[in-house]
Amino acid sequence: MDQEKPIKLSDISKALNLSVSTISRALNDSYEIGEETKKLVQSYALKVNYRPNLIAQSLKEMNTRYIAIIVPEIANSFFAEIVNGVEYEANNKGYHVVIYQTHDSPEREIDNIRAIAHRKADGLLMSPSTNQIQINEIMKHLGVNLPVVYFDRVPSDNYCHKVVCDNYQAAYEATSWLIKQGKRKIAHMSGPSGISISIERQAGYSAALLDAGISVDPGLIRYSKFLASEVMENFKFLEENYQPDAYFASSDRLSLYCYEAVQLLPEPRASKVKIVGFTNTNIAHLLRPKLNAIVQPAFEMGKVAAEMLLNTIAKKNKNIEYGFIKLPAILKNI
Amino acid sequence: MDQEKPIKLSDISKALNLSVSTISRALNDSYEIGEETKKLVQSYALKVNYRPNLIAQSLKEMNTRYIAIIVPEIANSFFAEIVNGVEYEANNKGYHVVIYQTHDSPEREIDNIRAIAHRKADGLLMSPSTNQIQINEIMKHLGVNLPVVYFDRVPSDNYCHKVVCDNYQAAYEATSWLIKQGKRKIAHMSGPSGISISIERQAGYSAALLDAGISVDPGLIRYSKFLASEVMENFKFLEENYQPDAYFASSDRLSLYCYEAVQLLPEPRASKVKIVGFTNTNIAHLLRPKLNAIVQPAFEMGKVAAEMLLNTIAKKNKNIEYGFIKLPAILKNI
DNA sequence: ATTATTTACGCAAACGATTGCGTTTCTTTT
DNA sequence: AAAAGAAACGCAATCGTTTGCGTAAATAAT
Repeated sequence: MDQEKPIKLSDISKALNLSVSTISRALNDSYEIGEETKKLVQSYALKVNYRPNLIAQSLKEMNTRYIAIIVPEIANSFFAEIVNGVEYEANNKGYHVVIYQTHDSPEREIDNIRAIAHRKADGLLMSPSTNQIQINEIMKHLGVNLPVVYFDRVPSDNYCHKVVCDNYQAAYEATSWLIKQGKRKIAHMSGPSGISISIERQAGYSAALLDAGISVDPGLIRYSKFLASEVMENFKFLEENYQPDAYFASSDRLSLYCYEAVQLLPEPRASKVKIVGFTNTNIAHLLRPKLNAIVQPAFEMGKVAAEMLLNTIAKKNKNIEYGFIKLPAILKNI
Repeated sequence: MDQEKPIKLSDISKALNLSVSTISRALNDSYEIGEETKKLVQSYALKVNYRPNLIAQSLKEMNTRYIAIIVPEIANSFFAEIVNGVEYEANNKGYHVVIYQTHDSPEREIDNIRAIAHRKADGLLMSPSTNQIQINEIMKHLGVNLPVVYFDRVPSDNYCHKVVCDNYQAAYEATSWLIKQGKRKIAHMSGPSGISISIERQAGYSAALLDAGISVDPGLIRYSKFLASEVMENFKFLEENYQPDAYFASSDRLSLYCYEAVQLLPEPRASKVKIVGFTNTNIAHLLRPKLNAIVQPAFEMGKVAAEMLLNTIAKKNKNIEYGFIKLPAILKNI
């Protein structure tokens, strides 16, 4: 049906006995071209199904209409939903999304950033793994000079674009709920110390305790990477030394590991221990006992972050005013 | 630290008083360039951190070193693992992976294919949604002229590259296991009729029944799209008309919907009804009661499919011998 | 010593699109 | 009627690389 080789401007040029520049301008609806000529060219282009070569356009305009996003794992519903939000917004504006995974390796993160810059994506969305304070420096050092929007885990300084959910509020609510259930010895399974989400969620947790007249026991707060093994170790430690009557887990994976650990406890303790976590897992509702969890507005976060990025790309370094958007998260499954 | 504008060949050319072509050849280690010149150029390029402009290379060589993959949803562990396998293989060979989602919409599938061709990806991996018999025709009609490898759901003809798991065998084993548990009235929740996975899995199901001396009742076989609503309807129908003592669900999502439906049954029936499905969900082990399921070698499938695709890309239309790879799947959680 | 061959490099044309500027023709102004 | 302006189009450079071909100098062959 269609031609073997894609049609280019010069093909149309020859067929219509017009110069290549006229064809180009006619298709771009330039004022320099007469109306009849435009009609002629445009209808012919339509007839032969002309599509501009995007690579050539990229070379000329020095952009790719690709935006990149770096996530730990797409097999994580939270990040998958973020990606969906990004995709939704980007596709609406003619951009495509390239997903990069770090699998929680900082080396891969660096490699990805480097590759993204090399491939000349027009912008980058990321949730930096560690060293968040230095991430901006790292980017500079890598010679990365693209618009960046951070989401979820974000740097602490204000010279960058950020999209997060209200971690403090969510953690406060979750902890308060546990307290309302009569729990007082509430352990906190936190992510790595030093990253934004850990800090904010811990602050919400502590505030809820204090507001309820419960003192914060630092021994009940345990940090771990997003690894089952580390969570299990911390869990074991807490069970042996504290026997908490509830757990508040600070992220999607931590919640599931923690949930699993609780299920493995002997009865009657297993059913006594309450647990609240974060999760966007789409089959969370199938779990028995229920996993009470904070659900983040992941799709919305991705959408908003993409909007922010595309706006920044559009104004091309002019008017660099950094944005910071915080979305509410809700406690579900209760 | 690094320069504002990226270094290009002409910059090196000026700095070293050599022609651009010499620089290019020296960096590409051409035999036409003297050893000392090569050393000079290469060390200088290293010093100024030269990186070739990939867009320019793309334009010249008419390739992008991007491969595309179309999946229904990345928020589905099965597809996420496939993507991981693809990514692993592709990155090892200098390719990047662009993921496109259809969200089960055939229109989006077409749009994606068109966009991928337009963006000039070097190859495409896909699991066509419907109309598999015509998918090759559709691709031709769209003027798509890229190497394609199909996985999971595949066209029936042999003039294409295909990677699947042994659906027949897996379904046979799953059904046999149910029979071994004493079940005889086994319903089959199938995907849409007409697509390869439905056909093969149903064949395995039927064969297992017949081999056990159980006749196949067509009324026990229900087809549905991958929608909770359709599965629920079929489930209701079966419960009202047949009261099966077991369910065999034919895909990841169907399994979870079916599992959910069974859990909603009143006792004691809920605990009587056995269910076997397909799933690659990473938290399947948290479900109580257990979800007995076939786990597909998704990562491996993706890896193999990517290998196949990259090989095809490498030999550029020469030697088109189509491959068909079938990997074993295993029954887990029993 | 003359011719043939190799070595090592430069020139310029691609790849496909965009765009500043020049040129022609036609219309308008004074 | 002469000058000025506008309208409609073409030429050629450009984006950054790659590569066929030409050419000078150096080496080898006769």
